[in-house]
Amino acid sequence: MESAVTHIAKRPGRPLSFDREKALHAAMVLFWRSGYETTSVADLTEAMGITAPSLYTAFQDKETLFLECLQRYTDPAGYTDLPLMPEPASSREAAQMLLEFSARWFTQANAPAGCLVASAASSGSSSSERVRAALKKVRKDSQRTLRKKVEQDIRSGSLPETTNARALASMTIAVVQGMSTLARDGASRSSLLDLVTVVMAAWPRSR
Amino acid sequence: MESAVTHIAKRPGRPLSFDREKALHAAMVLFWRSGYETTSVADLTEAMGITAPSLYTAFQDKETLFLECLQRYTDPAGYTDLPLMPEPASSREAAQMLLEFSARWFTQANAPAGCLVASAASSGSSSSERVRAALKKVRKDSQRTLRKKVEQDIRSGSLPETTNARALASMTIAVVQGMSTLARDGASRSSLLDLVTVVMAAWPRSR
DNA sequence: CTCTTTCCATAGCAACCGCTATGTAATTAG
DNA sequence: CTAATTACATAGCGGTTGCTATGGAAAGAG
Repeated sequence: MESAVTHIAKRPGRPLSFDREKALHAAMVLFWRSGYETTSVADLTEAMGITAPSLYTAFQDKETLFLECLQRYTDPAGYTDLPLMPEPASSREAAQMLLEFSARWFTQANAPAGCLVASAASSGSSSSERVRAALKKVRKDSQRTLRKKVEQDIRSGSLPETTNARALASMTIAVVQGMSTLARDGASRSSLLDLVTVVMAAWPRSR
Repeated sequence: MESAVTHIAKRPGRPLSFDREKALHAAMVLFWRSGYETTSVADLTEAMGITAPSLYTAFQDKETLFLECLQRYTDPAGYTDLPLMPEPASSREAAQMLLEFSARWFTQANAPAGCLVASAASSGSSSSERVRAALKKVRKDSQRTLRKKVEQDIRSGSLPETTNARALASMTIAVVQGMSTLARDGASRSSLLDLVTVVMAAWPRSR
């Protein structure tokens, strides 16, 4: 029996005539720059280099396409040159890493300024409710993750009992969201990194 | 000669059959909640209780209407119950006042959650470029005002020479913008005020 | 009153919205 | 090969977009 190493179960029928990953990436970049409702399917098909029926065949519809773009956005390991965040030793370190990574992420050379999660649907009509809920979930999850890390440090005694974990986490996420706006307004990477230095003074040091 | 105290120079022709201020306020609230591009003229006319030709007669077009709504939004003295910000003694106090006012402003009972300036056009198509520029200007102006206050405190010696005025101001504005997102995501007034308490630790105390 | 000015109501413009029906091309299964 | 399956290209669907032409109504000026 011959082993087919790279065998991808071929379905019957005509295969896609374009690179699905590349098209998805192009769509993500467009949503990132111009938002969800404010990007039309015509804009998408042009950027992706395909026609409307191809888009609907490969990605179902505009909403589903966006949700897949969001998934790609939140897992950049496959397409970014930026060094990703290593495992942090403390919640304070986690916050600093998140803030510094965000400062760099929002000011990349070959990507729109700012954050897709922050800017793609900060408001909108009822037709984008599902999309806004998905973005909200991403924000809430990152906030909860950070809060849990703080609570862990409190339990282990490296942060004082009086620490307000919830406020510390939400403050940090607020800064991340706010940095996206600053980046969109043209802030440089170094100015955002300076901002991070300043805000880290609000984080208590481990004991 | 009899004095006409409340005489508003009446132009010839049929007067407006609706309250222009009330209609403007309704439009502002709608833009506040649903964004600029993502609110249609049909949505506006319904909320304002007028027809499309009346809207265009009284407010020129959608873009001009939004810009007038923005003007109203940034000068809430005429329509809010919230206590406005008094003259601050120091830049630190100014930042704290701005942050606490924002926390309350973004969580009002009879208004959409969050900030119109932050959320109405965080991204969009080329058709909203002017609007986005106007919103950006509001953000930049508030940032510059705060930075100048910090620089004044540095010159007067109440803040150390090493203070990074630019980073301190941009950090504070970032928190304001970020709090808007948190409020839109359902954050309570008290949680935002806790956040403010935490972030003020990043502000150096006056000497 | 008449004349002029302005607003309102109806109706509808061209352009674009997200999406799809139809017919044909390209591929696999047998 | 034929049959089955899927994608592509063209064309266009019904609905909505921002906006306005048209004609009549309501006001001030004389």
